[in-house]
Amino acid sequence: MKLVTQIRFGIRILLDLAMHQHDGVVQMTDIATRQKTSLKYLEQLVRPFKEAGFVTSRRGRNGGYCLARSPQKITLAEIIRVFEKGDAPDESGPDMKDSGYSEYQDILIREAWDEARQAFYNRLEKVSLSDLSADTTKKLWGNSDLLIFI
Amino acid sequence: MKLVTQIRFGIRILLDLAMHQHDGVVQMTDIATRQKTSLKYLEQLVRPFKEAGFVTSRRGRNGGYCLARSPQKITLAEIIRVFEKGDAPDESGPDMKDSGYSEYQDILIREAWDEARQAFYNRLEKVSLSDLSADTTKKLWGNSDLLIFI
DNA sequence: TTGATATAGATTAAATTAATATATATTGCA
DNA sequence: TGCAATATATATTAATTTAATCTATATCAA
Repeated sequence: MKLVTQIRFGIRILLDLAMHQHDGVVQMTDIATRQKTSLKYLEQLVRPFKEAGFVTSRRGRNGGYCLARSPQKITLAEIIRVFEKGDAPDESGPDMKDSGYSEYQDILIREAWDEARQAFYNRLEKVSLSDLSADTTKKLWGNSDLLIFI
Repeated sequence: MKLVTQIRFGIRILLDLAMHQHDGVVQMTDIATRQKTSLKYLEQLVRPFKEAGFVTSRRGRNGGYCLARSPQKITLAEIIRVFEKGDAPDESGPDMKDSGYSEYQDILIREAWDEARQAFYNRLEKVSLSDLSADTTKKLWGNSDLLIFI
């Protein structure tokens, strides 16, 4: 239930890509500079996004990353799920073979927990990358309906 | 987002107390035996419940713990909140003094996160200790409407 | 061919969680 | 009265997870 920096910076990377789409590919060096953090750390965070198909990349000179889908179609729920490990609902819980009531109660507890987590993700499903970046431009440039990107 | 054993055993303790209310106070030794775990670990987990007013205790010979409220009135949401540290919504986030857009986006991210967490807890608010223990007795003794506790 | 970039994996450091240990304070009971 | 059973408090160790860095390699464009 903690918003760890892994997730925070993961979202930051995708937001940065979203806000620089018009530049074509974006180099991690630039993102690291803008976000004032280590290149190596970001590289390690962007890899799962690559594997999950959120971003595409080009190697070599003038290489870089860009979003594989439009920012409207990428939700916070999907992003955060990328970093979830070892707590999937299907995770093999206690075995009911030699179970006492404690083991059965663990199952009830997990059921409740999984439903609550579902509610958590349902809420995040409603927020897309473009929601966040739109709010940000509004904050940066004022509430103008006419925004021209140079 | 992970169901850690701290929380799992925390709930187990309260459930154990709920299911042995008719015995008066319950000793942690007995719970440790029933739950097949270390007394010392459980003692450490029950303390926050004491501080939060979920249980009362009696020292000395024939001492022990018992629930301070009826199991219908204790929800999973409250229980789990007891173990939440360092991630309160009011936690002092990034300071907007010298902020660039990244810091502003962090705030947006946190807002979304906090709303999702709220949804999480709202769901757990609906499950009480007695819900869990009722389901357990049903499992143990069959779906009988007449249950006589000896 | 060279420099800029992504990719991969290993490594170290810090923080959190899990579990145990030691010592003390209370209380009931024989 | 004093002993044994219990809770309380704090400290310690071990395991796991998260954060961040380092080193080496593959690929591409100029």
